[in-house]
Amino acid sequence: MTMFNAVEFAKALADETRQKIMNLCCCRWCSVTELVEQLNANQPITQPTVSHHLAVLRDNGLVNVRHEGKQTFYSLNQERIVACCGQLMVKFAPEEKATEVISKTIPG
Amino acid sequence: MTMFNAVEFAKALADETRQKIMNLCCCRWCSVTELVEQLNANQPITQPTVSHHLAVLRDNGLVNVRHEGKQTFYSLNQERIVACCGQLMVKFAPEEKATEVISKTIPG
DNA sequence: TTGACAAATAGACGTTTATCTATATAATAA
DNA sequence: TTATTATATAGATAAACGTCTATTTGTCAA
Repeated sequence: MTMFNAVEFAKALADETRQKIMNLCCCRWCSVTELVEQLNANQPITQPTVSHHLAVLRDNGLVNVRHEGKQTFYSLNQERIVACCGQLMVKFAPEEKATEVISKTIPG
Repeated sequence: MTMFNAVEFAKALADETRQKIMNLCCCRWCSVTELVEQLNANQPITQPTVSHHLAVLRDNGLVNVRHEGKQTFYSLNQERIVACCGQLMVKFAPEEKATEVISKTIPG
């Protein structure tokens, strides 16, 4: 959804398969089939399972969706990830100043 | 733990009671009894349940611990929260520049 | 040393969630 | 239309997790 909820956001990230999917479609569009193939390179996983995880990510607004013919392409909604992480920071480290945040966030 | 694991970090945050505890000991030291009392103002919760959640937060290095006589005091480890959120950002929004991050993170 | 208080741990139980198989929906090609 | 391919949904099952009660451990005062 569009509203930020810290618990729901954390739940959406709280699964290894889901984070793998997020990494796979980080900076590029992937079809579901493509994601299934990539994930299967490591451990066996079915297409419905991947669809399930994509639904969780979709419901939390963490992926962008594009339909093209029979296929559906997903890509990580990085702006939203950044915004949500930022909200987490503000929620649990409210007194931190921007400069401190940035120096701790981006090493080097 | 001292090492950062994005899935474990998200799991630690993925519970409403735990986030309430985090808010309660954000910027101040709270004893377990105090936390139990504060949480009970909203919904009934037992001391062992609170201890369990504190153990999860402890295991993830998200709280500071201080022993004083019979009591144990906890406070949120805000530096670590900021660092973990920053790592999440870097992991899922690698191309974002610091300035972009900061402008999206800290509104106003 | 005994009793009281604070916190942690053990074990049981119910709910949530991740996964699967089977099936439905949707789009395209023959 | 029928067959094929891509994705989503339904329902079942097992594992993970949050909560509880009961108990243990640790600290202090009487």
